[in-house]
Amino acid sequence: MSSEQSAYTSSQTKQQRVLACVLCQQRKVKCDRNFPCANCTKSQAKCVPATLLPRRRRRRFAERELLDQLRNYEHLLRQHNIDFEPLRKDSPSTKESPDEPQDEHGVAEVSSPSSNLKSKPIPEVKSFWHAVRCRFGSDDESDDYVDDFAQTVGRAMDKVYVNDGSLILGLRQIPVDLSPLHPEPAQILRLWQLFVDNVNPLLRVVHTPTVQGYVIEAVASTKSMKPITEALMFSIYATGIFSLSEEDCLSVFGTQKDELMVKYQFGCQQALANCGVLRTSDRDCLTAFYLYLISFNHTTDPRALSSISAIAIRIAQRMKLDKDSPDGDYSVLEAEMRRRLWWALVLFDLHISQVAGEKNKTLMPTFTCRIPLNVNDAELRPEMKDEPLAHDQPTEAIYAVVRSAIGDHMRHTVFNLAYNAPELAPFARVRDGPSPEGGELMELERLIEHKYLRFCNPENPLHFVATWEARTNIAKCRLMEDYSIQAKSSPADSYGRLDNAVVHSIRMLECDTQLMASPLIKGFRWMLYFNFPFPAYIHLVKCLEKSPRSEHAERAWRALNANFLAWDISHFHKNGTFFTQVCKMVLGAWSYRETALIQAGEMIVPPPCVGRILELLSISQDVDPRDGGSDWMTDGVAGGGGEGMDDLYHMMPLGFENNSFPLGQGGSDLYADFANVAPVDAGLDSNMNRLDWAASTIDWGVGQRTTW
DNA sequence: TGTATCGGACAGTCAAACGG
DNA sequence: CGTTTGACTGTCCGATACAT
Repeated sequence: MSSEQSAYTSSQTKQQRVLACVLCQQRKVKCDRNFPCANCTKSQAKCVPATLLPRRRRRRFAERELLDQLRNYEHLLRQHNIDFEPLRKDSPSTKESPDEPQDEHGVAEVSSPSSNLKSKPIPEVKSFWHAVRCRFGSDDESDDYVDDFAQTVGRAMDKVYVNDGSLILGLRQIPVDLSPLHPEPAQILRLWQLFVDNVNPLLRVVHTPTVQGYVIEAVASTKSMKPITEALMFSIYATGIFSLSEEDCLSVFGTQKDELMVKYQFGCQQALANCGVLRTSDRDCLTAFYLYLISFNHTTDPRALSSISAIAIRIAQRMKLDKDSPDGDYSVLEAEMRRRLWWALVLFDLHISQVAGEKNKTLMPTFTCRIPLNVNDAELRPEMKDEPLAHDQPTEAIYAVVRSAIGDHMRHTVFNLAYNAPELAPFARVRDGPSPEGGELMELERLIEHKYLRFCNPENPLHFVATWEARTNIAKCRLMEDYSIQAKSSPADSYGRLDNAVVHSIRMLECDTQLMASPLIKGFRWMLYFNFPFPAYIHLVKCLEKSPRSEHAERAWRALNANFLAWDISHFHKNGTFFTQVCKMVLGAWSYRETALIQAGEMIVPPPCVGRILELLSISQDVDPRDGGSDWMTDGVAGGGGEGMDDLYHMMPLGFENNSFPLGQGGSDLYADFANVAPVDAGLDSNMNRLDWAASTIDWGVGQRTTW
């Protein structure tokens, strides 16, 4: 075509295609492609050369939808014994789905089921309203009668049920004006910067370029803020403060951290109630709820937090965050942020349920949301039509991507399902051939190291934390896997595996020490405090008690010592119970070694951590009234091989004094200041926080209760 | 009569599907 | 891995509407 040919400066160089100017395109008239062109010159308009639009992804499988429909009708005809000429003569009724596995159009495909699972896929019923439309005649998208009705029902629910928030966010009659709770404009910017520096690099649930706009609005005025924006802002304030140490908070804001936390958490809670978080379909609203929960992590009983986290997961499922939506349902930016939020929620839920000692039913092979893309926020723009290419090199999202990749692998492993959902074992990703030494996680380790970590710069704080936390987590997984294998084998078989678990525990501590001892991670400590390597401590202490002079004892003690000192566990002194128990565990193991060394006539040189523990314990005895006096050494846990500890839910690193706050009933005087209500007697909760290990037992035999 | 608007035919491009 | 298919983008003719 001549006009098309003229659109190129040369027929040989297609790259240099010259498009008609914007005005001519708009007017649908021939453009001479001089700039300014004749048309623009004539009409004295500004001649703007047009640019080529990025090509949209082609819609896939359109004909397959028709085939599916045809098969469905053929199936109905067969069911009713009606003669017909089938689409394919060679496809008898026994083989109705020759194209298995089916794609997302009409047939639910469970993500990566095992190859040995040959059950027939079940057609997905998208929703009741969709089913109604299918049944009563029209699959036509333009049949909006049913859709209208569905929306009407939704709107009616909005009007009828006005008090949804009171379920967990406290009873109240009127929305509270929250503008007095916002910080000063300068502090808003400071909190935003803290969030951007310390929180978002790890969570990546906030698209910085977009939310920056909200922040600027908030700086201008906090009076007429939309409820969802307000909730998001308060969640940003709360997590920003949460990421600071108490000393830094005091020096930067001139106020105690606890005081600011309670203030912004209360603001966030009220704002969430204002925007009806329990019935929301808004991603920003759920993001605010997630950040709100994050801000409670250190101070709330994990069992309570686990229940609330389940609510967030349910909201996310209602919003279909767990499904990777087909192209076109959401913009590229929105789809990516939905993926990031889903994975953040899943990993938070996993963490909380592990700490609470519960089985986790979220990190399962049954959801289809893929992991976030390894891209920078600036590469995700609202107007984008095509997904940006994921980088090989680390980006701003590296930490979130690596964690999600580990989670994605984990959810398909046999040992994860054995721990959490044995009934889903057929969906494990079983590889062919015998399992090599290292089990299901060798592949994961190779993938993570090769695909993500090898490009990380150890001097970049985000890369550093992504690298060493990934390695710590993989070591933890391998320890868990080892326990899972051990649980299935006889005691005689499992004895030889003891060394594997020791190796994984030592590796876990060594990687964790790399993290905790580094000055690079200062801004990210808040996140790392979530992950005290307690399983490794328990395993090593137990092994060191049984074999105080074994082959690995020296290395284990070096690892324990370095990790204990790196954590500077006295930091948690005010949450004394946990701290005391960890100290007593280590001390107990040392006493076994001391005795063994004396019997062997060897010289005794206690590791520095033992001296530090004795020093800390002597200080703590007068200070911490909550220490129930349970003795690791004398209560039968250390010495009594067979006894077990059923309740490992108390293995959290920090105290939980404020555990009812997320439910809208503050346990603090500070809450009363803001809410103008009488505080609940905090004393009621104090017993909940006791780490009464004396009454606990640990089942070392099979380990099925030791979920971490 | 001149000018602007816009439906729609047509051509080119290229990702997905196909087939050997 | 080359070929085919067809969804998508870009071009601009010509019918029509509207202003002068």
